[in-house]
Amino acid sequence: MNTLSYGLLALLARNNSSGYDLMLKIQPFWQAKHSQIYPLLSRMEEQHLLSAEWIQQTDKPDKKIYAITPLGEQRLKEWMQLPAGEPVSRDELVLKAFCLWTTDRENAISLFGTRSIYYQERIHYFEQAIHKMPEEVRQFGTRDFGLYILRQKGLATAKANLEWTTWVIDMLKNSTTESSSQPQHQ
Amino acid sequence: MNTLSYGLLALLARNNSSGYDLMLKIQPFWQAKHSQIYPLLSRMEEQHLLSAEWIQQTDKPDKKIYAITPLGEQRLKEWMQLPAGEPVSRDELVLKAFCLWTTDRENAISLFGTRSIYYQERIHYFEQAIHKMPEEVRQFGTRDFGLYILRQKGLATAKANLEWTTWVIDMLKNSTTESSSQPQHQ
DNA sequence: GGACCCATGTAAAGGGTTACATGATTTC
DNA sequence: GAAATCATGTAACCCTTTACATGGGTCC
Repeated sequence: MNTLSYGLLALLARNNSSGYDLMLKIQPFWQAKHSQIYPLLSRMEEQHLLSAEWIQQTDKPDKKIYAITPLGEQRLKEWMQLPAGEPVSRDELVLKAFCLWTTDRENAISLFGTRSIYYQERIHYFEQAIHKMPEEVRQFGTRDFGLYILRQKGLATAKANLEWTTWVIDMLKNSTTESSSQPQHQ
Repeated sequence: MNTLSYGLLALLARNNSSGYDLMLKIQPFWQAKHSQIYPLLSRMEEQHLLSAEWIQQTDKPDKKIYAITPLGEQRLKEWMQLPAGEPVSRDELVLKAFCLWTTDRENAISLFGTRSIYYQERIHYFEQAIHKMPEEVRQFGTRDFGLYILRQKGLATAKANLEWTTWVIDMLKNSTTESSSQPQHQ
């Protein structure tokens, strides 16, 4: 049982879903391809953590709907008592920054400009997603409270990072003149 | 040539280092174990991207100091022209949040409390690291400008996330009373 | 005496991505 | 006519972690 398995269990504890659905739901928070999710779900079914049912569809391909079993719920509860591991982040731009001094200003601006657009899109996505949630989920105990705080986390992180890219681009643009600047946090 | 290889090249373009040093330097920005770094460096040496020299030491074990070759510098420049891939983050706490409603308030507070300490430690680390840097590095073109902006990124992200954990814990503590709250960003 | 730091490496196992494979319906 | 969406799966490869392996010096 790896971490992704528990994530799938956690999503299935909220709603029965197909593998395809799970892939889409988990995307904004944990990158995983369908080729990783489908075999995992099969194995979890074999281990009786999940039950499955094929649903016939006429206009779309048939789909396999998974549901969490009592055993699955038990394992999930045990996992929830364990402290969470430290977050891992891998960002190519971070490694490129290590040798930013070897490249020209134009290229540097282009690298951070592209990333800036990425953060703007993420902000837009999370703002929309939060906007569509009903008021009730803002209270602990509701089924979607977790999703609500995760979207707030995604939004806050994207905003902080967008501010950072803006600050960097500003420094890069002013790098020939004698101006100096400090990051404008808060 | 994978992304980590370029990261090692980028660090070596700044300073000749041993594998052990590289492991420590890259840690705060890209998690990689020595068992991954040592074989990578060997392969890069075979491909003539790096040159190496053994340094005898009396009180400590001998070490192998790597330096980037002209071919390595060329590859690094080519890579710098390519746009950076999207960042990937994997955080177990995020998956636990999906099923926060299945656990009790105490356990939820403990999960976010532990994470809160993690962010506080990161803030402290980055603040110290930035404090120790000379003023000159705050200008594009200096060799350590990249490291400076990365530390500012790490600091900004950790601060935003600490604020988020504080906000969540506050909501969790007030979850039995009728109070409601909104995230206090900015 | 035990734990930690320095320093390098290999081997095995597990996690994750890319590519292969199929096929109907809808949208531009 | 091409691309995207829905929907599932397998195989090969690469990336990453964990464990094995060694050994002196320092700190408590």
